[in-house]
Amino acid sequence: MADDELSRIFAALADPTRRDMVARLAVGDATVGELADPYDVSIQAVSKHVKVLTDAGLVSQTKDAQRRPCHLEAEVFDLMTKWIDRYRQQAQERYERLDDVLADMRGDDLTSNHREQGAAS
Amino acid sequence: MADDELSRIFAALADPTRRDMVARLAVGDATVGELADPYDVSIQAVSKHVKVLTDAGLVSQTKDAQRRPCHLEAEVFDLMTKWIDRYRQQAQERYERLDDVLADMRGDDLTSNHREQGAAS
DNA sequence: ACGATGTTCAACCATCTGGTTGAACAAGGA
DNA sequence: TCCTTGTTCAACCAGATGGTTGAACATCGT
Repeated sequence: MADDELSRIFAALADPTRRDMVARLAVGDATVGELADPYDVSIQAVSKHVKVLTDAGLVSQTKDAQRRPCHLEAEVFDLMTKWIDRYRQQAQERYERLDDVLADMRGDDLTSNHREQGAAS
Repeated sequence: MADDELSRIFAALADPTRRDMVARLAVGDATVGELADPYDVSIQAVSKHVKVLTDAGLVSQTKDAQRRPCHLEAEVFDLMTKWIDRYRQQAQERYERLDDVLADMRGDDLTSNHREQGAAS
């Protein structure tokens, strides 16, 4: 995987177990052991997942005796959201421009339904 | 990688080359060859990247003679955005509740700066 | 001081990924 | 019809990933 921040964030969330852990942490902080509880993988595996999340900046860990409570750093989501919105909006605008062009080309008689080709959502 | 849709989308965008290609496609549709142009990897490698993007539903391909123009399916971004926003908001709300609790505990004399522990952003 | 608890480190393994090259295939142009 | 163009398929390779187990480490409780 590439080592830039955005790549680390996307990669971290590309795993359902880790997304699950993020969902769990959105409810409240939790220790590694608590996070591990619902899953039948080893604690070490969960510890690795936490490491991936912290390396991506999505989670921070503090010290509480032997425990290492995990805290969700929701601000990092913004980086992703900004990236996504930028290109979505860009595509959207291009789309509307295309609509205009098509409308101009044929005199506004259709309700711009030029999206009937492949694998749409 | 897990094979659910969200995982495929996140994984697809975890690669900077593919994010780049999405950025390119936000400007306008492009053939595989056109997409490949800026990079010094083989056409086949780019073709694979396109496959990853289409498998994730982010891109659709149509036929134009030998060409396979790629089109950005911006709507799929919504799935991601919804997921992100849900947990960000959840974390945010928990946060505000915590602020309230702390404020109650000590009589509203502080401007709720209880986030001074670990690896903050 | 000592055992129990919570977490991480290290080594290992199977599988996935992103790249390569060479071949196949489909459609246009001479 | 034959060559060229655009793309994909297949096999292969190096490196990353997610899992395992066993050991190490730090801190609490007795």
